[in-house]
Amino acid sequence: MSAVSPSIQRKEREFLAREELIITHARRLLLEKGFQAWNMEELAGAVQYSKGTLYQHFTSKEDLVLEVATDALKQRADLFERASRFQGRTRERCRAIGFACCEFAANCPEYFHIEMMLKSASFWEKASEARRQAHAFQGARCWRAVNHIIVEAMAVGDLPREPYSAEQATFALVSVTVGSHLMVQEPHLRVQAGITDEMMPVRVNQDMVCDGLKWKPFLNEFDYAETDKRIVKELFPNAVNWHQALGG
Amino acid sequence: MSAVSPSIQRKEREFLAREELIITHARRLLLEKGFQAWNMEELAGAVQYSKGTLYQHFTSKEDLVLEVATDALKQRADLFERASRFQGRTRERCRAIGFACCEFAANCPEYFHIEMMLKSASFWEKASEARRQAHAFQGARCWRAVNHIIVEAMAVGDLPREPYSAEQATFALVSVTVGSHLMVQEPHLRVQAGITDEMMPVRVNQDMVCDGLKWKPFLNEFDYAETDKRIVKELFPNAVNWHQALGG
DNA sequence: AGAAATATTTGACTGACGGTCAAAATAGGG
DNA sequence: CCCTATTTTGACCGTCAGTCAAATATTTCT
Repeated sequence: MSAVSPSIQRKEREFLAREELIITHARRLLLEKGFQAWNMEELAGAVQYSKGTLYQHFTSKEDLVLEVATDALKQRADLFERASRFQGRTRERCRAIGFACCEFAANCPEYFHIEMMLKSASFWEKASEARRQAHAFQGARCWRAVNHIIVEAMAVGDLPREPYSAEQATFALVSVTVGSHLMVQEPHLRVQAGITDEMMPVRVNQDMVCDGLKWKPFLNEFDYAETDKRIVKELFPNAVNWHQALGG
Repeated sequence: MSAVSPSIQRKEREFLAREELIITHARRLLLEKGFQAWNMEELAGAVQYSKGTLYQHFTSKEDLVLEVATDALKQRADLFERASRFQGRTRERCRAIGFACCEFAANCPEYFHIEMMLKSASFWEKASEARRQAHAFQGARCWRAVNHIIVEAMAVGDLPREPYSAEQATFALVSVTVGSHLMVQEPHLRVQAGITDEMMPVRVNQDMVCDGLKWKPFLNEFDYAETDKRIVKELFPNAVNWHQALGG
């Protein structure tokens, strides 16, 4: 192994630092303006580099936005994995993931909007292969965190193996979560459903699915309020947005 | 009241016919290519009119696509309302809506993709006020169809009023349905969850939520297979895509 | 029927933007 | 300090949504 010249190392560092800078500003623009209402020239101005330099880091505007999405998804996966190690019965740990999910949504408000764009094929096509794979990888981590708890719940007998398979159960939880996050963003529906807190419905709907799966202990036979307090205290001591959730 | 000149009437007819033609071709292009991979010139060529003429009908490309989405949403609302008149217990009628939802997804495969675009603010902004309202109206019809059944279920005692309000219950059903439709489209997740039939998971997840809501009769205490046969026979006699759903 | 008035259609044009690349600027090595 | 390699730049290109003045068609009037 030959030593790498220090100037090469420095360049590498600078390159990575610049990439971070670009991503940070892109995230801000996405949050403030969505996808259309800014262009690469504007971003170049914000980071004090020229357009051409941006394209040394990202193959397209879409590639850059996918990177922002994947960064957020990684945070989500990190939170999920931390939550899945919560001490308690399997359904309590599932609940911890529910909180993690809401914590994430509060931290990364831009995420769900971007994820919507990713559903369109043309977006995906314009991104680089490396970034596509990175995104799939972080998505798989999230899936696995939920799936592991469900498999364990079945193993210890908290969750019946019939009539739903572990995969069906995981799919249901993921679906209701994503669907709830989406619907809660819809101003129309918020009015119709009388929603004020954005996070409550997500966890409420997860509860319904868990009860529907016959995941023990059921909502009405266990003091989940106590669990919730523990989750917040142990997993999210610094978060400030759980007052309503805990009825406090 | 003065009589309207026949030539005016004819013009009106021709105008509407042309609008239909444009919408039909736009729908085809959306289905074949998504949103980006075609332009207004191409559409103009397809309908044998010039670009300028298209803009007499629609204020923007987005406005046109919103019209396509709303047409589909109207079909959805029609199916929902028809399904909600199914004869049976409240939960059976809810189930009929589940089938209507899948029938719709089969008929309008382009719909969910377009609906994703509608989540981005810039899209809404470019559409005309009239079409925005039309979309909201059809959306409200769908919501109401579900909500009415739930309100009635609570009135007749099939569905407890506690701990979930009628609005919460409606919101949960809508969320799980949309979420499931979305997730089922994700190739990754289809593999991970081992999904072959695209419609089954949607209805399965609705079942979980209904059970979670304690909507009687529960899945395991009633012969819903019989209900399903009746739903298909009475509501969708011409549909061909229910073999798997009925285990036949 | 023919001319004038009115309505409709058209497609060249504009502006905006994503992406490219040859030239300019900078850094590195001797 | 100069020569070479690397990096940065921004003018330029192609594309496309949307506009509008001119061309064309239709209706009305005499």
